[in-house]
Amino acid sequence: MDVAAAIGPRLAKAAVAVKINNELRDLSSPIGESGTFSVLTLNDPEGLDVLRHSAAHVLAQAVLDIFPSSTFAIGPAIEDGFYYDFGVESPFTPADLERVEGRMMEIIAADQPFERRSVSASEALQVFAAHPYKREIIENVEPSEVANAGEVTLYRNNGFVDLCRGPHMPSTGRIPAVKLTRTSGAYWRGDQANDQLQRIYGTAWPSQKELDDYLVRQEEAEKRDHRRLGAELDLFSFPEELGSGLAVWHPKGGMFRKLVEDRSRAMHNKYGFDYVFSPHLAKSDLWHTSGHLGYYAENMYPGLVMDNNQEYRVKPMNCPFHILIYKDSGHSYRDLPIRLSELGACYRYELSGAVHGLLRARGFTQDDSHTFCTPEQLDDELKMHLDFVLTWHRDFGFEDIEADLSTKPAKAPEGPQERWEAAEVALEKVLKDSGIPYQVAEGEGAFYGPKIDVHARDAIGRRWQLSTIQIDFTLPERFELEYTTAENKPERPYMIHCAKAGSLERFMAVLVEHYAGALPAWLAPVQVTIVPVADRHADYAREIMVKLADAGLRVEVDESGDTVGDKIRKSITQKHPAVIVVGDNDVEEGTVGLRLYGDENDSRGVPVADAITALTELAKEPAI
RNA sequence: GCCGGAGUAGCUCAGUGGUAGAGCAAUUCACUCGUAAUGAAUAGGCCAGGGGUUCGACUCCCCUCUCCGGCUCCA
Repeated sequence: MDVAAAIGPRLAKAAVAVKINNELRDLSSPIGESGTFSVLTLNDPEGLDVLRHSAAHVLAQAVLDIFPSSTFAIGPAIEDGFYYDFGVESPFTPADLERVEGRMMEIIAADQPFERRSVSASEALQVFAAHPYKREIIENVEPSEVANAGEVTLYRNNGFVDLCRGPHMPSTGRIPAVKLTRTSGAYWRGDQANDQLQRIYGTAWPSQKELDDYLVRQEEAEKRDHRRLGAELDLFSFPEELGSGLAVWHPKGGMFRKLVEDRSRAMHNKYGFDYVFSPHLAKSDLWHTSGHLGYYAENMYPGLVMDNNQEYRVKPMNCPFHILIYKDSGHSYRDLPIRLSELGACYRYELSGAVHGLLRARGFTQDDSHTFCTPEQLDDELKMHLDFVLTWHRDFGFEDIEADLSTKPAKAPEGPQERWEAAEVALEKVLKDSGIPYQVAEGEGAFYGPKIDVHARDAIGRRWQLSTIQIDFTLPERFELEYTTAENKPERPYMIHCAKAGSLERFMAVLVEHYAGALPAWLAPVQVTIVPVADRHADYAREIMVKLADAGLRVEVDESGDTVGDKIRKSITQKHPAVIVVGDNDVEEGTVGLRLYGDENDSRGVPVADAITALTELAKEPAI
């Protein structure tokens, strides 16, 4: 008996695939004797993947129909959609995309059934004689990946055959809503050394409405793009004259940045860090000792050759400088932990195609710290670091926080084995104790040590990697860092790298996107706009401004000749948290009109003292 | 770096082998106004930069820079 028969026609209509003994299978699969099964619909994430993967097949089918000489590679479901990679003579144009989408619609309308067939690898190689990428996949199939060793599965619909593990929806007509979104180049198997293929991306949803909603969400995301808001709110810009990935901060953005920096310093102080400062460049010898010129050179700016042929490099990281501060004197175990922090400007030569606003810039500022401690202090130090990081994000309004624990990589880890183990145990313990959700990324650690990466979800559900807490076995070794134990023996300290925001610029970009530009009042460059109704109210407006400024608020008076409505509009489009309007009545009564961002209702005749109380409350910074 | 797309006024964009337009912003004048755009006038451009083709290039071709979407990268 197959699943469709078992569940009856009504359920079968909504079903797209089935899980038999916890394995994803086609709806037409036989259940078997002892089979337990559950039906997947488009409401299940896995069911949605089946839809998207099926849509990817239809995409490949359409492309091969229109471009018979093209070869096809792989086409998986991804977040929100799917893609398929093709080998074609010339890249797809937007017009091609329309044609392909049109052909897909015809295939969907034809409601072609997907038929599954299991064949021997040698037969499959013949089927895909003209498709080298498919052949390569067949030749590399691990016996453990298929039910019957030596066999692979094919899916056929109306003459189009694809190599695929499945499952698929019963037929092409079951795809409710699909749209092709963009094209791009992509390397075969993701390797730059391989052929470059042409990728087509698409999105598919259980209904047209959900597709439309998705497109609206994309537009929303575009509207909160920090590059756009940064220009609209006059926070920063990227003058072409500076070069790619290099920003300047305008006065409004400068105030925002100062507020973030001030908080960073205050928080580091609270958590027991000392402030240090280091230069932007150093002799290349330093970077040889640190190993950066060995492992990281391609991300560093080229050398500057100075007097006596001495070469200097701009710093991509702050670590070696902090190490030299540690090394400047001998240390007793009594001195430890030593915690050095710096808002350090770093420069990394990111690939030109990778630069992306402030999220991936070539010049940026790390809220960096390096902690040197004894093995006995490791647990407490990690606990403190994680607490700092979590508090930092929560204060800025990120509630949804999770972490990855990256453990020892398989290839070439450096440092003593027992310290790796101890460190991983300690990192996992602090994660457990913190109560935040975390995943273990096995083998994802750097060669120099394990780490915790902390991610926050923003207001529209995107996940940003922000903080990192990394243990480093390599640098203390390379710089021969030591302290003297109670037994008067030299011992190597543990070293903990930690960035809380990550890069300040990137963090601020994420804040801008999270809040869609309407920053919380304590971070807003201008907190209150005062609007005099007519020129004769300007003196009173200035009086109010002085009072608000004395109360610690950041205030502007709009004395332009514009109408009240226009001034209000400008304040709102600049996303200022509050507007105060003052007219004849207010001058007489000693009151103001108050309107808060996001609230169309205004309060009139508010006594000045009450307005100040309300606004200072609104603008209150989270306690440190 | 690679694949594709793009660069016209501060911003958003139109335009075309015969040397450039709109809206917003700016400036000036008038208006003095009570919660999302008062009106008029003015000014503003080496059409990203550099080479070529052409009688003539913003337009066609090549190179460079910058941006956008991906890939890649993120010791």
